[in-house]
Amino acid sequence: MDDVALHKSDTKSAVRAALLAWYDERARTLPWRSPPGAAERTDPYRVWLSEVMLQQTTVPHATPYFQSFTQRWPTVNDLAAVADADLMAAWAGLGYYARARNLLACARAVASQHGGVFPDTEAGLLTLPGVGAYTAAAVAAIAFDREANVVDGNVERVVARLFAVETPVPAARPELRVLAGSLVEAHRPGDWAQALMDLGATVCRPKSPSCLICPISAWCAGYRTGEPERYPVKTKKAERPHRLGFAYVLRDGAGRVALVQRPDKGLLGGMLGLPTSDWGAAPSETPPVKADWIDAGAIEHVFTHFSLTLAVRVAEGQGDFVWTSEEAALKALPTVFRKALERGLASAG
DNA sequence: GAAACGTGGTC
DNA sequence: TGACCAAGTTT
Repeated sequence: MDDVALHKSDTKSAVRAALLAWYDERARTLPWRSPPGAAERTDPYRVWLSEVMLQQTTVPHATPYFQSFTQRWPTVNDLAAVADADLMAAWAGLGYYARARNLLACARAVASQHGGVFPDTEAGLLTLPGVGAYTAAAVAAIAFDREANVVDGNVERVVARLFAVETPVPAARPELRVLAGSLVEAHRPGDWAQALMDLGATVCRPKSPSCLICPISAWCAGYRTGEPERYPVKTKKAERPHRLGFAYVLRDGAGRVALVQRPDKGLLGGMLGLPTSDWGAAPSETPPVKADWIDAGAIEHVFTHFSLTLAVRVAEGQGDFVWTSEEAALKALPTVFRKALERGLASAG
């Protein structure tokens, strides 16, 4: 790796000073963030909640959820008291629903085992459900000013470019972590972590990075290669398979629709859903009740590891289901089923 | 280490 | 328009 320059401690200091100065001026204003250098530490509950919501999720997508959650549940104790179904409904549309189940488990653990106070060390945070290496480090640094090595996708990209790391990810992860750690110091650790992430999000972007306005391009080995966007080098991803399935919109004639509670484990775990067939190459029709099922067309949806065509069938009938008003269902369902329900309702008129 | 796990925006 | 991508964690 081409990191000779940064082995000098005065160079490391220069890079740190340049990026922190940039952050002092250019930090994004975000609902869960205190201004750079603020005397008041941000509420660990808000830091934790934002970090969980932001896992593999964009700021614009997570923001309204953060606003809604903190308004409805201002403290971790409030969140710990929420019924499972209410929490899952509030999370509907955000994706990666295991996060919501772990969020509740974590809130309850903090409330019951830690007196409503978040652990203030990385190791303590790491014991909590849904809190992995990144989130533990981020909360420790941002909420508790701990000297933690906060490594997310942004940091990996910035560091891969700064040091022109040729090893492809994901194999390069340990190496990138060590390099990121080489820049961490006890001075302003929370601001340092956020400065690195802001740089990655706004300047050192995955595509067309803005090297001309980058505060640390002078020390960037990737910039010197002339094609910084080549980093981090990646291995090819496997193709995404396609699956087919049927979804059934059963209505009771009084504005309610039949939903089912999905098992806690697996895809869309713990969420409400429409009754469906199996999903695969050639699924067979398996309607939940005998009825006069009408073809309502199909919807397309893309998951992380497969894409799906869901043929929608509509009928009127009865049965043992979670009967829910159409309005409430549209708000509580994960997106794939919301799309299928909308299709069914539009077709049925 | 690899695979499972959502969604919406971008180019 | 399809592939890529976003503040990862769990199994």
